[in-house]
Amino acid sequence: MMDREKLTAVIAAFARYGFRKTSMDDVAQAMGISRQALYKKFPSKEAVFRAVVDDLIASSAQDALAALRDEAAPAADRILAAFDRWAGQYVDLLRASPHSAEILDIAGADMSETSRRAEDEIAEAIAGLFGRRSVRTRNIAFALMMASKGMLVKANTRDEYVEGMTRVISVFTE
Amino acid sequence: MMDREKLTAVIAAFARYGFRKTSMDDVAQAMGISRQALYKKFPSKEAVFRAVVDDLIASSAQDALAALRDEAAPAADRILAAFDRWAGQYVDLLRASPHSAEILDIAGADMSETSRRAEDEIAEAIAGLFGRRSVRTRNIAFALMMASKGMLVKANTRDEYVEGMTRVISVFTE
DNA sequence: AGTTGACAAATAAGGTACATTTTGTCAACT
DNA sequence: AGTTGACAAAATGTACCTTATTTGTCAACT
Repeated sequence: MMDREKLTAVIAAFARYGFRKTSMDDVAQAMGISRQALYKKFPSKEAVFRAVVDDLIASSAQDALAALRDEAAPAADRILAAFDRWAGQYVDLLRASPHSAEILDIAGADMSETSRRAEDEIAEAIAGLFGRRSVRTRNIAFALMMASKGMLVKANTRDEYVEGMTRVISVFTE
Repeated sequence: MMDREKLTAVIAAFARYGFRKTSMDDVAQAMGISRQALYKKFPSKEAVFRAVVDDLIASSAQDALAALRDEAAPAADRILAAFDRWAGQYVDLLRASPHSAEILDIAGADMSETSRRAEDEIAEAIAGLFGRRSVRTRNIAFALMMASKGMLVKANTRDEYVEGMTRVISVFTE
């Protein structure tokens, strides 16, 4: 695992130039090491990218799960915070980058495993907030996950994403 | 408005080769007329594409609204049928085409107006199925629309889309 | 409301050659 | 666990030329 600082620096590089135009030298500089040292950690650019996306997904999922566990807050707030950490925080980044399509394409192709597992964990945790595990509570969580995916497509800003998710979540918590 | 037969033929051409590689000659042939006659109907390739997507969205929306009006069926079935006509039927087509990204990009950029209005109409009709117009019924409809968008991203086949939407709709109708 | 044939201008495709960048892997060194 | 410098091979970029295709618009015709 990479530490947060390096992780965001590398992500920023990929977001700035896209995957193809980001050289291993750019990545190495972003991580503050030499190119050759980078090759001692990762066998190829794809591997670096995979690891970075993997780390990012994992840490976002952890943040989301932590938000869901915060028993001081009302359920609606916990769920909203979880979705914001899981997906919302990337809306602005993706919309700002002209390479978002390329990034999502590569990330989506490779990351299905880590991402799917994280999604499942989050869905289970959300289902737990609505009562005992059951087909119904799982379907509610599923509906929320799909609505989040939809908002990710629709929203142009993080604020729009949060606004939309607030509407969706209100249906289940009011 | 184009008749259904020509409409699907033109759509098939665009889906097959993508927008860029589809020539006005291809389109004319798909419509069964000459290239020059096509220029008498539309000033440019963009205009043809816009009109085709426009027609397709409009006719899908009409089908969806018709499904929602079918009072013989239970609410869940009506909603599911509406979403299948609105979006589901295109899942296989889009997944099969290597040009789906290009198509969606151009369609999405130009069609926001027609598409938005159709979405609003469908959302209003769905909200009506859940009771009197209110913030809550509109939010339910909104949640369903967003979940549909999410499923459109997630699903690899029309069946998967229908399966997912069945789960989501069940939450609101059971 | 459509056809055909013709046309200039623009756009795209294909090929070839050369310069530059990037990759992945050395070895020697701190 | 890292550095630097060096290296061949591969991939990319650029510039140019040539040929083909496509566009958008004629006019004359059914």
